[in-house]
Amino acid sequence: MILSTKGRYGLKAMFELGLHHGTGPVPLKVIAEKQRIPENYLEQLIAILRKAGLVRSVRGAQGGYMLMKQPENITVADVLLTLEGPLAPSECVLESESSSCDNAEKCITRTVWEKILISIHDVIDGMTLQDMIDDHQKINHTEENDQQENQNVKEQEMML
Amino acid sequence: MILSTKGRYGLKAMFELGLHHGTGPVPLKVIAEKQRIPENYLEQLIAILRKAGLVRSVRGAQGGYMLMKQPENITVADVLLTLEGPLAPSECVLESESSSCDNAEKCITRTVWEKILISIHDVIDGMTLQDMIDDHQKINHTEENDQQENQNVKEQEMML
DNA sequence: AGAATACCCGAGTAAATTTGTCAACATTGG
DNA sequence: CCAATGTTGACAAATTTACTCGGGTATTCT
Repeated sequence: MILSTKGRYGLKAMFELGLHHGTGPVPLKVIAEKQRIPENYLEQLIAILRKAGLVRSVRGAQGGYMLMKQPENITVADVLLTLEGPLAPSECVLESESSSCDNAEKCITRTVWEKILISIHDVIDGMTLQDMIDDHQKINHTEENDQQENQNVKEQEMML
Repeated sequence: MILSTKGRYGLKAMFELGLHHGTGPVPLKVIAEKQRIPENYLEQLIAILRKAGLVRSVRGAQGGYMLMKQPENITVADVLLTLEGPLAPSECVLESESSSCDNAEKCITRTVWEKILISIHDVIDGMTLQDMIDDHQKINHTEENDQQENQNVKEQEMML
C-alpha cells in the first residue's frame, strides 16, 4: 500500500468535516464512528491536522472539530502531505535532499521517480474537499432522485 | 517513501542489464557494484525477477544474468509490480479486493485513490527499459559530445 | 579432475514504522 | 458542580524493511 492508514483515515475524516461544514463543531466520536476509524487513533491524527492549520478545535461540551478553511480551499494534497510526508517514490526526488543524490543529473531512475511524483501531484493538488463533496452529492442524487430528502441525510451518515 | 528499496534497487538492476543487453550475461557482483546495491540483498531481488520471467540466469563461471525480453518489451511497471506488488494507494482499489470495500460505489475517498492509481500507471505502463536507455544515451552525448568514445564507456560504469 | 565462479535457498535479525491503546489532565456548557 | 469533550504524552504489539549469513548446487575454465 502506498499510503498508510494515517493518510487514508485522515482524508476520510476531513471529508466528514467537509460534509458538516458550517454547522458547528463535530465531535471526534462522531467522525470516528461514521468513518469507522479507531477513536483513540484518530485523536492523534487530528492533532497533526490541527497543528498544520487544517482544522480547528472547540473544547468542552458540545465541542468538536471543524475545518479551518473553506472546503474548496483545502486540497487532497494538503491533507495527505501533512499526514504522510512527501509522496516521493524515492528519497532522491525530495527537494530537501536534492544534493544527497550525488549523481543527480546522471541517475536515470531518478527521472522515473520524478515523473511518478509529478503525476501524483497532478491529481492531489488539483482536487479539493469541495470536489469530493460535489462528487458525493452527485452520486447520491442520481441514485436516489426519486426518494425523500431526509432519506438522503440518513444515507449520508452511512458513507464510508 | 512510496517505494521500498526493492523496487528502487530492482529498477536500477534492470536498467543495468538493459545497458549490457546483447553482450552476454552480467554477473551479480557487477550489477551490485555499479548500481551500489548490497550484493546479498540483490540476490534475493533478482530471484524474484527471474521467477517472474523478466530475467534469465546463466550459471557457472562467466555466468550471470540477462534480460529475458528486449528492453523495449519490459516496462517500468513490469519491474515495480513484480517487486512491490500493486501500487495502490489504498487496498480498496485492488482488483482482488473490490468486494471487500462493502460500500464501494459510495466511498468517495475511493475515487481519489483510483485517480492516483491511474495516474501512476499512466507513467509506469508507458515507460520501458529502452526508453530509459535512450534517455541515458541522450544525456551522455549532449554532455560529452566532444570527448572520446571510450571515455563514454568509462562514464557509463559510474552511473547510479 | 579440481578450482573458481556463480546462482539458489532458507533462516535469522536489528531497526524502523505502523497502528494503535491508555490514562491523566484541561476546558467548556448547562 | 459534572458531564462532555479536547489535549497530551507514554507505552507497546505487530508488521515491515533491509538486510546478513551460511550452506548448497550447478557450471565452466584450465
